[in-house]
Amino acid sequence: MANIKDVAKRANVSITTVSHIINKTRYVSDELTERVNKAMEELDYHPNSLARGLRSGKTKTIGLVIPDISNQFFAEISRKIEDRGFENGYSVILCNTNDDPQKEKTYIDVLLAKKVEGIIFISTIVESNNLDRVMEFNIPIVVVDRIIKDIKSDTVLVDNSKGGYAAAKYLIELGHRRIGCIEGPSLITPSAQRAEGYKLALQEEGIKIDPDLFVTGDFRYESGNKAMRELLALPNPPTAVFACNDMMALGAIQAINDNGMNIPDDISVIGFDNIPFSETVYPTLTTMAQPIYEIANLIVDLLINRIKLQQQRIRTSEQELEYKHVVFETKLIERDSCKRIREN
Amino acid sequence: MANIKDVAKRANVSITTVSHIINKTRYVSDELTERVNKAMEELDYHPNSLARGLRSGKTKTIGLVIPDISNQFFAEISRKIEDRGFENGYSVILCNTNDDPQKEKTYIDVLLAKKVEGIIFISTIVESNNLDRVMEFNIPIVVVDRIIKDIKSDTVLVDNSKGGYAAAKYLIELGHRRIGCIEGPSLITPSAQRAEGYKLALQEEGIKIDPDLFVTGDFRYESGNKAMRELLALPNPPTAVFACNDMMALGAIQAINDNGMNIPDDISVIGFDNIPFSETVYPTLTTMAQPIYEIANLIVDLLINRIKLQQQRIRTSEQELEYKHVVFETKLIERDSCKRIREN
DNA sequence: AATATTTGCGCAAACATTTGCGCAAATTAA
DNA sequence: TTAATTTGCGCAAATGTTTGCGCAAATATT
Repeated sequence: MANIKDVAKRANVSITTVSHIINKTRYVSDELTERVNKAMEELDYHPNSLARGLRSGKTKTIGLVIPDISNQFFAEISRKIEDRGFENGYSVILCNTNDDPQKEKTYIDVLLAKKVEGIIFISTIVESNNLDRVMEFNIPIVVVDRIIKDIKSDTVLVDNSKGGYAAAKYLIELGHRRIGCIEGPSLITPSAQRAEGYKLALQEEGIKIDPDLFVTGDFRYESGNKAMRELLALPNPPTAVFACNDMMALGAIQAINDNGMNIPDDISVIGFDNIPFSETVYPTLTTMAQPIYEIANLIVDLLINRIKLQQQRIRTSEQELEYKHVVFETKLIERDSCKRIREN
Repeated sequence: MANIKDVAKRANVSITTVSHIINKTRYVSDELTERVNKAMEELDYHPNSLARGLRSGKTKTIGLVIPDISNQFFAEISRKIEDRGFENGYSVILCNTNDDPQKEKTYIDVLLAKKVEGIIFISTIVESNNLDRVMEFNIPIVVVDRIIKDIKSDTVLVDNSKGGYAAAKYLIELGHRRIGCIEGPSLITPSAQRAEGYKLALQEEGIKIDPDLFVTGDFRYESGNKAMRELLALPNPPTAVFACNDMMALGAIQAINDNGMNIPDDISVIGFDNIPFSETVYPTLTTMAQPIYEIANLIVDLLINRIKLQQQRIRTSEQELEYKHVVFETKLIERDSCKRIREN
C-alpha cells in the first residue's frame, strides 16, 4: 500500500510538500500540486489515519455511549448523531453499555485509548468516576439526560420532571385517580425524575400515593409487559398507567390487549419519548414527546464546537468556554390510548 | 498523559520489557513484572491504540456498513454484532449508508484509512467496485444478503427466494388469488429475490401476474404505508399483501387500519424479517422469520476467524482458506394478520 | 573444566504522518 | 546596485508503539 513517501518520490517533491498539499496547510505552486495530485491518483494513495492521528492528535472519531441501540429511541437518536457527525467528517464508535457499569468502564478505556476527540454519553448509569477519568484527559464530553454536579461538560436535558408532571396531570384531568407507574431502573436517572413529576401532580390533587402502583422495569419492551401484568394482577388495579418510556408502554399495551381488556375503554396508557412506533401500535400511544432530532443535532453541534475550541487552544472569551446546559421541553401528543374514565 | 517511556523510566526497565509485559509476548521475571505493573498503575498508563495500530497493523476495530440503524431489523442485528465484537475485544464503527452509493464509498474510504481489521456489509446497494477496493487492500469482509460474483469473501445469506415463495404459497393456500407485493428499492437485492419467489409461487398456481399489484418502497415504514394506500386505491384491490420486509408491512397495516378496513377480515398481510415489533402491532404480524441472532453471531465469527487467519499469514490447509457461503432458511411465523379469504 | 544451551532482557529500526525551523531564489524597496 | 522582504519548498524531529536481533549471565551438557 502506497504511503506518502512513495507519492513524494513519484512526484519528485519532498514529503513535506505532499503533506501540505493534502492538508492545504501552506501554499504550493500549481505545478507541484498537479504533479502530486497525479501521483496520488496513480498510486491510489490514501493517508493513513493512524499515523495522522498519532502525530496530530486529531482522529476525526467520536464515541457514542448509549444503553441499547435496539431501543428505538436510541436508534433514532444514534442515526441522527451519525448523520450529523458524518456531515462534519466524524465517524462514530458505537458503544452499547447495556446498563452494565463494567462494560461502560471498559468502553471508556477503549475510547480513550483510541483517542476519540469527544464522547457522547446517553446513559442511564454513567458512573461519575468514569467521567472523571475522561475529564482528566481533557477530552470533550456531552452528557445527555443526566445532571452530574461539578461536571465540566455541556449537558443537554429534557425537563423530565415537568414531563412526568404533565403526563399525570393529563390523566387526572381525564378523571383517573388510580394511576400506575412503570418506572425505569435507576434512582438517579431520567426515569426517576419522570416519576417524581408524576408524584407531584398526584399530590397536588390530593391523591394518595400507593406504593403498590409502582413497578420497576428496565426501559425495555419485555419489562413493560411484565410490569403491566403485575399491575393488572393487583386486587385493585389502576384505571390508567404512566410508563416512563414508550418501549415499556408498548409492552404494557401488549399485556393489556393479551388480557382481553380494551385500551382506552378499560384502561388508559401514556408513554414518554414519542418513538416512531408509538404511532403504529394499536391503539396509537398517547405520549410525552421529546424533540429527538433537535436533541441529536444539538448534541453533535455542542460536541464539535467544544472540540474545535479545545483544539485551537485559543483562550477565547470566557463566555465561549462556559459550559452550556440546554433543557428541552416535552410535549403532550394526544393519540388513542387515553380516555376519560367511565363513571360507574 | 503517560506513555510507555514514562513507565519504563519509573520502573527502571527498558521500553521493550514494558511492551512485552503488556502484550504477554515473552517471559519477564516476576520482579520486573511487578515493578512495571506498579508503575503503570501509578501513572494511570494506558497504551495508545493509534501507535499500536500503526506499528502492529492491528486496530481491534471493525466497520459495520448498514443501510439504516433506525430500521429495527438492522438495529437488532447491529446490537448483536456489537455484543459479539465486544466479547472478542473489537469496537465497531457505525456506518449508515442510507442507500446512498456516494456515502457508502466515502465510508469505505474512511474505514480503509482508519485501518479497520475487517468490514461487515449489510447493504442493499454495495457498489461492487467499492468492494474491489477493499479486497485489493486485502482486508477481510463479510457480505450479508448479497451474492456478488467472483467475490473473495465469506457470505451469509438468507434464502430470500424460498422465503418469498413460502409467503406467497401460504396466502394462496388461504384462498387468496389477488395478492399485492410491496417491494424494496433495488433490483439486485434481497427484496428482488423475495419478490421472485412470490412470483414463482403464483405462476405455479397458474395465477396471472398483474403489474398493478407491485409497488416499490424503500424498506421504511412510511413507504410501506404509502404503497399500501396505492394498492387500496386500485379499482380492484388485492385481498392479501406480501411486504418484502416487516417495516413496510407495519406501514401497510397502519394504512389499512386508517382506511377503516379490518385485518385480517378484509385483507391479509404478511411480512418478512420477524422484527420484535411484528409481535406488537395490532393485529400481530404473520411473517417470514430470519434467525437474526444466529446470523449476527455467525457474521462476527466468520469475520474474526478470517482476520485471524490473515494475520497469522500461515497458509493453513486450503480448506480453511476457502470462502464460506452460509445460507439460512426462513420460517413462517403465523400470527393474526392473515386469514382464509371470505368466500363471497 | 570447557562448551553448549537456555534464560532474561535491551538496542534501535520501523510504522506513516505533521510541523517548526530555516534556506535559497525571486521579487520589491531604497 | 544593494538591502529587505516575500515566495516556495525541504530537513529532520516528534508522535508512541512493536519486534527482530543480539548480548550477557546462568544453567546444563559432555
